Amino acid sequence: MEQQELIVFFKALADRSRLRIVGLLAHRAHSVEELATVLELRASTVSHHLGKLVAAGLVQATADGHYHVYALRSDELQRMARSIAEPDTLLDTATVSGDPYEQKVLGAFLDERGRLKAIPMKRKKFQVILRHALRLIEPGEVLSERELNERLEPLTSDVATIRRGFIDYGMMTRDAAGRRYVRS
Amino acid sequence: MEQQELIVFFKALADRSRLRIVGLLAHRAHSVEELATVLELRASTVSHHLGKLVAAGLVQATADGHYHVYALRSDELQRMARSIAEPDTLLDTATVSGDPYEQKVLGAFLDERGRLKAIPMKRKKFQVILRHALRLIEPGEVLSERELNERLEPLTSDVATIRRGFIDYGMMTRDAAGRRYVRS
DNA sequence: GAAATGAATCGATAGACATCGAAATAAAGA
DNA sequence: TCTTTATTTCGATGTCTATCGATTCATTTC
Repeated sequence: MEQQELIVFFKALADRSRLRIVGLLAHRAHSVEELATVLELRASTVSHHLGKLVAAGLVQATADGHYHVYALRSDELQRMARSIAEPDTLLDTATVSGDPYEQKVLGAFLDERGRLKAIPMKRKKFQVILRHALRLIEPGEVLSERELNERLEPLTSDVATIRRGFIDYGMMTRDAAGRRYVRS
Repeated sequence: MEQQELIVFFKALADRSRLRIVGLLAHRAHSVEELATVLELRASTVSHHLGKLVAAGLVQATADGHYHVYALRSDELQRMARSIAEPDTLLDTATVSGDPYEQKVLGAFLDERGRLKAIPMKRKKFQVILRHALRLIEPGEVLSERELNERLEPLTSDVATIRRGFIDYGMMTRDAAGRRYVRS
């Protein structure tokens, strides 16, 4: 599930009027005017809300005569609710690597505060740590050595090893003068 | 105030930054500064977001030495997700509000999660709170003092004042032995 | 105690959004 | 076709809120 989809979903339900609409539609399908009467809102306002609920996939409109009948899509609601409970869904919202091996390595070498407990000896595990550290720097970002050190300090006091690793594995490059670091 | 709790929950997650925070916390607990670095936001902004997530009950803060470590409360998230899928939950969101004065008082003395912020000094307002609290007990229900305390705990830690209020205003009575409470 | 550091609070601001009324669209009946 | 009725779209407006910088608060370290 895409992050944007989740935001649209939550935004759709993060409003008192729309929650009440959903509640009414959970009971039975309604027309715009019916809803406007019960909620004591203008039809234009209700239409606006229904548009958001439709965009979120929570509500379905069928043109019946010259009424538009809006109905709740309970299936979509269930699907969303189940998806939220799923741990993986939330992990993705941070665009955190979901690779199980990487998770395992990070869990082994980071303490509760996210600081490095040790530098892995195995190259493969070291690379996992480097990729983790690299997330502290934006793609294309240019930093002096001191700025880079400051950025890495929250992760470990041994910033030199990380810096060297970035260069060795091509994750960062030094500029011509060798004074500044660029994230590849 | 079930509806209000839902709105706070959805609002809390209806924001890109907060979704990303939740995603990061789903991975592991973070400090404010860590989050600020990764998200490229100011610490004050992150603090603001964390406040909303805490208010929604989704995140928990523990002061660990010099740092404040924020962790995701997956249990609460699961509970909410399950509640959303429940058909009754949505039906309730449509219930029309009661007396406007009572709404006003409740809005003033309950926080976002429906807990008492303070005990009103004015008798009339106190009675509004009592009537609200009384909804936690079924008519005719009989409870021991301990059971009654447990029932009121979600509302406030000062259960004694509420208990006394129930008796004073005849909303509940004690049985002959004075050991059990009966809702009138 | 003083200095340093992480976090919360405050005040300001720009952008988002709920709501309204008016105008436009669509569809039904005269 | 003209009117009526249900809905949508549009423009305006007031409120809410995400974000920032500056300040304040709390805790650790010197």
